[in-house]
Amino acid sequence: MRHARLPASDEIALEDVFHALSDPFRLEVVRRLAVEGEQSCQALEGDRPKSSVSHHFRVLREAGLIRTRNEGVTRMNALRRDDIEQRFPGLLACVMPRSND
Amino acid sequence: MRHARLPASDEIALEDVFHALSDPFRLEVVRRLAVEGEQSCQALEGDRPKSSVSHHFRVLREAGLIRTRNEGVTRMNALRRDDIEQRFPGLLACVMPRSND
DNA sequence: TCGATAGTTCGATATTTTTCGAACTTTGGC
DNA sequence: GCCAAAGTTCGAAAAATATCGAACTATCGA
Repeated sequence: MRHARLPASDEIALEDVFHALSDPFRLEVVRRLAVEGEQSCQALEGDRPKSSVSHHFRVLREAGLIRTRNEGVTRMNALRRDDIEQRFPGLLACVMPRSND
Repeated sequence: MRHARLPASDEIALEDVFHALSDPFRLEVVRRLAVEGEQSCQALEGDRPKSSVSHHFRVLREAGLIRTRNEGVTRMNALRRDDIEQRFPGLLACVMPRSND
């Protein structure tokens, strides 16, 4: 299985990150990965079809926000916390929900 | 002239902000307003037609990122720095360009 | 009042994203 | 080897955005 390209930390583009996070489903995925840690796609899919979920994970992956590894038959997605923090310090903190949201 | 609605500080939505900033032209406008302060639309238009520039300023305005006031025949656009900082602390700092961009 | 300047709005087209089903791939278990 | 589970890829259709010219609006100055 060919893997989607994953930008290196210093190749992560701010425009791509912003675009990835401008979708409510993807923003929520990032928040949950931040809070709950690594998750399978399935664990985060709402009621949407797998092809749609897969699409959104791909956008996050290509933007450089998440990394995916195989774990048996499932794929575990993790936030690239350190890479993002290094490239854009403070960005992840902005993404986390606060009281009045 | 009817004015586009401008969200109150606590109505600014993160998704909208991210969408607004996911476009290279708009991101650059925000950066320049941050560095150079209030500017007319004209001062920031590249070589694009006015209708396109106006569209992008509107997206920024409706996302809550800028405020526009009339100054004679021109319209001056200012970053809503304090409002954004209050709503999403640290976000503007992420937007500012750094060495390896 | 007449221009000229600086934007805005409208409408049509083009481009980009999103959505979703169907077919396909990979891995693990029997 | 075969089947099921978990995703991915493909393709087509729908929805959202962007682009640009033309017409319109508001304000200033002569």
